[in-house]
Amino acid sequence: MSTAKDRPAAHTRRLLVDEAARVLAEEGPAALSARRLVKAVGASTMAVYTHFGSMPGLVREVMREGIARFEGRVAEVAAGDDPVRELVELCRVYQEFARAEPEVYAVMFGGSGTAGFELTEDDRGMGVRLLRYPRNAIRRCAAAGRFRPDTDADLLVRQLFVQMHGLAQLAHAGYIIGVYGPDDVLAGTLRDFAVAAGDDPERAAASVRSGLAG
Amino acid sequence: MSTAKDRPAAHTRRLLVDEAARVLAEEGPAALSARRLVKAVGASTMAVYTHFGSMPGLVREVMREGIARFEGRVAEVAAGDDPVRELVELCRVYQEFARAEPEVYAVMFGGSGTAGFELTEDDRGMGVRLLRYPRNAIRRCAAAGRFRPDTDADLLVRQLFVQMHGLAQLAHAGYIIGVYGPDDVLAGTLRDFAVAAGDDPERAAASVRSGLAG
DNA sequence: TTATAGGTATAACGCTGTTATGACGCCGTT
DNA sequence: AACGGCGTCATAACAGCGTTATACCTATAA
Repeated sequence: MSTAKDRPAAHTRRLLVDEAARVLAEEGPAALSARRLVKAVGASTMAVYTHFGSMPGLVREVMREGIARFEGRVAEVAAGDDPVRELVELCRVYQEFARAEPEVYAVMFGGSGTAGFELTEDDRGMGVRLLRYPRNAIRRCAAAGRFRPDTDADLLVRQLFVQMHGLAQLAHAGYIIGVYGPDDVLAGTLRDFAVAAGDDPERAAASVRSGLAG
Repeated sequence: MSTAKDRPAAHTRRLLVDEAARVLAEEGPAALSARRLVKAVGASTMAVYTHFGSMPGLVREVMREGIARFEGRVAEVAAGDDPVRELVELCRVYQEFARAEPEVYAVMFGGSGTAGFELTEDDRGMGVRLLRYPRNAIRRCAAAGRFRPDTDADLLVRQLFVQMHGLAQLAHAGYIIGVYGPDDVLAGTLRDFAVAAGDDPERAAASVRSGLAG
C-alpha cells in the first residue's frame, strides 16, 4: 500500500488540489469529500488539515488556481486595431472558461457554497482585479471614438460583468433554452452593449461577429 | 413534551416548510438540517420523508412557494401609459425580491446546491413562465413605438433575464462594490437596454428614473 | 368488527468534517 | 555526534448529517 510517507511532503498537497479539481469538474461539488480525496492520493484525513486547514481551505486553493488560469487566458487576448472586437473577445474567453470549468467558476463568483466554502474579501479582490482587462478595453473603445467620449468605464465594466456572469450562470443552470441559446444571447447582449455605449450599430455588429468567431 | 401526534397531520407539513424557509432566510443553506427542523417543530426525522420524500424535496417545496410569492409581486405591477416604465418596474420588483430573499432566490435559479437540491425540468419551467411578464412589456414597448418595430421580444427578454440575474447574484456575493453599487448598475443597465432597443435616450432615462422610484 | 392506509417514534446504518493523540523523520543547533 | 523542535503522518474517535427498516397507533372503510 502506497502512503503519503513514501513521497516528499509538498507532493501530497499538489495531488490533493489536483484530485479535488478533477472531482469537482467531473462529478460536481456534492462528490467532494475529504475521505474520498485522501483515499485517492493515499493519505489520511489529516493531510487536508495540515495542508489546508479545512475542506473549505482546500476548495479555496482550487479556486485560486482557477482564477490564475482564468487570468492567463484573459491576458492572452491581443490588442489590435479594433478595441470593440477586443472587448468581445474578452467576453468570449469569459464564457468559454465558465463553460469549460463551471464548478470552479461557480466557486469563484459565489454561486456555490461548495463544502461550506465562503468568499473572503481577498477572494473577491482577486476577482475584481480581472475587471481591469475589460475596463481598459472599454477605455480604448472611447479613445478610438467608437464609444461616446464621456464613457464611464467604471460603470460600464460593472454592467458588462453583470451580463457575463448572468449568462454564464443561467446557461449552466439550463435556463437559456428554446428559440435562442447562450450564444445568441451573448451576441445580442454584446451588440446592444456597444450600441448603447455609442458605437455605430453596423460596426458594432461586425466587431461582435469577428470577435466571437475567434 | 409536544409531539407531532398532538396535531392534525397537515399541520406538521406546514410547520416544516415555514421553519425551513425561516432558517434558510436567517442562517443560510448550511444551517438547514432535517434533525434541526423536526426538533424545532416537535416531530421526528420521518416527518421529512413522509411529507417530502427527502431533504431536497423539502427545499423544492420552499422554492415553489418562493416562486409563487415572486409571481404574486410581479403580477401586481400595473400597466400604465409608459410600457418602458412598466418594464423597469418589473426589474425593480425582481431585484427587490432577490434582495429580500436571497437564499430562496438562489435555489430558484440554480445558484445554490442547498442540501443536495437540483433543479428539475418542471422547476425551470416555472421559472421560465415568469418571463412572460417582461416579454409582454417588451412587446408593448415596441407597439407603442418606443422600441424598434422589428424588436425580437424572445431574444430581448433573455438578455434582460441574464442582466437581472447577474446583478442579483453578484450583488449578493458582494462583487458590486466601489464607486458604483447595485442600484447604479441597475439604472445604467436598464437605460442602456432601452436605448439599444431603440428608445430615445432622454425618454429612456426618464422612464428608468420614474420606474425605479416606485 | 376487522382490514387498510397513513402518520409517527425509535433506533440504526454509513457517511460527513473535524480533532486529539502519538509516532516518525528531517534539519539546524549545541 | 547528540539534541530539540517542527512539520507531516496514521490512527481512532466524536458529533452531526441524510436516510431507512421497523413497529405502533389511529382513523377510516368494508
